[in-house]
Amino acid sequence: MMTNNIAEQVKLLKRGTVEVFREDELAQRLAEAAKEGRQLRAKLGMDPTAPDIHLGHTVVLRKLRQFQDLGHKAVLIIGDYTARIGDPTGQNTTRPMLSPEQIKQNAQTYFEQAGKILDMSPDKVEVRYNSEWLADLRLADIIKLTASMTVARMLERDTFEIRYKKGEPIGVHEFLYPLMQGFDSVAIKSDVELGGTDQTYNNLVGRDLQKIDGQKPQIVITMPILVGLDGVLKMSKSKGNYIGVTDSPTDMFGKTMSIPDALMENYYTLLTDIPADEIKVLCDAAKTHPKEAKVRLGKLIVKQFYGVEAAETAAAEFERVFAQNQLPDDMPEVPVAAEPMMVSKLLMQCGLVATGGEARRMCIQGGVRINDERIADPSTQIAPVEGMVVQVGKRKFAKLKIK
RNA sequence: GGGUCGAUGCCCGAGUGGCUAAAGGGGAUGGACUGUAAAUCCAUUGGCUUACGCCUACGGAGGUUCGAAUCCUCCUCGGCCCA
Repeated sequence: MMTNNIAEQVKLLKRGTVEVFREDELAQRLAEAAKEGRQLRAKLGMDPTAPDIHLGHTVVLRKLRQFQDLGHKAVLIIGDYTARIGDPTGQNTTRPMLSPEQIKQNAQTYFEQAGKILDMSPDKVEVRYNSEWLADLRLADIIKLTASMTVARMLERDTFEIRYKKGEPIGVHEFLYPLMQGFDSVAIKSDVELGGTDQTYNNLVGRDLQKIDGQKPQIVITMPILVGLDGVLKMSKSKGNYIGVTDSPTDMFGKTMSIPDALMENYYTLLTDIPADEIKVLCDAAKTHPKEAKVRLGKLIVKQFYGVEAAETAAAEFERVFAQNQLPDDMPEVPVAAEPMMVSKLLMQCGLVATGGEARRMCIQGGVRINDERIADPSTQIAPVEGMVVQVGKRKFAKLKIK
C-alpha cells in the first residue's frame, strides 16, 4: 500500500521533469520521510538581482508546490552572497554588489510573486540568506571547498566549456559559484534541489559536497527551460520575450496568443495540469484548430493568476480588439492640453512613441490612427478633444483627457 | 614580464584618410496577408528640427591633417603565444 502510494508520488513528481538524479533515491527518500513522519527539505535558489518572476520561473515553482502539497517544505535560498559573483550561466560575470536594503527589497518582491504559486504558510516554507553561512567562511574553509573539485571537472560545465573554447574570459572567481551554491545544500541539509536544466551542474555539485560532508546526497530534479515568446531563446526578462506573473490578464492572454504554434505543446505541459494525452489532441492541428487550442491555453494561464472570470474577460476582450478590430475596454488615459499640436508631439505626450523620429516614421508607414482615422502626414495638426483615441500600431492605445 | 592581435550602432560583423550616420546579417518595429501562429513581401531602425538642415557617434584622452572609425602617442579592457 505504502509502496503503491510512493510510486504514485514519484510519478507525479516526475511529470514534466527532464531528469531526476536519481529516481530510485527519490522513491526511497519519500518512503523514508513518510515512515519517520518528517518533511523533506526541497531547496530552490533565488537570485536577488532579478526579482521579477515570469512564467519560466513558475515551471520550477509549480514543481516545488507539488512537494509542498505532498507535505514537504520548500526551502528558499536568497543568494545574496552568491550574487557577488553572478551565475556564470548568464553571460555577465561580475555584477555590481547590491546593498542589503536592495536585496531585502528584491527578496520581498520575489516572495510576493512566488506566493502566487507557492504555499507560503509558515510550516511549508523556510527562507534563508546564504550570506548566513558563506560570509564567515575562512580561507582555509574555501581551500577545502575548492580542493573538492578539479579544473577539468569545472570545465565540463557547458557554459565554461563554450566560453573557454570561444576564447572568452573566465574569471577564476566564477569557479567558486557552483561550489558556493553546492555548499548551500550542505548548510541547509537539503533532501531535494530543484532547478532548470541550466542549473544541473551547480546542483550536482551540491550532491558531491554533501557526500563529502557525510550527508545523504540531495536528489536533483531538473526542469526544462521554458522557451520565450519568440520561440527560440529561453524566456527571460532581459530578452523581453516573457510573460510576467504580474502582467495584466489582458497582456498575459495576448502574449500567449502570440506564441508560435509549435510552442503550445511545451507550454501546456509545463504550465498547466492538462493530462498528456489530452494535450496531444489539443496540439494536433488536424484535431483542434490551433487558435482554439491557444485560446484555451491563454485562459488556463490567466486563470492561475487571476481566476476564471478574469480569464474569460481577457479572452473576450482579445477577440473584440484583435479579431473584430474594436477598441479595448480600458485604455490608459493621458492628460493633454487643449492646444492644437503636431501629431508627432501628441504621440510623444501619450507615451506611444519614444522619439519624434519614431512618431514621424509611424505616420509615414501608416501605423497611426486618431479616432480610427489614419494620419499619414506627420506634420498634421491635431486639436485634442476629450475622449479622443490615439492609436499606434495594433496594440498601443491612449485616450485623451483634457487638462 | 615579453611578443602579438583585437575593442564599430540593440547584437553579430564589414570598413585601413574624404563617396560613412557608417556595407551585410540578425533582432525589433510599422504595413500587406492572417488565427497578434508560421511562411512570404514592402518599409523603418542615433537624436533634434512641420526634413531645408543641424548635432552626437566607431573603447577613453590627446595629436597629425583642409578632412580621421581609418594615421600617431598615451591609457583602459580583453584574446592568443612565450616565460
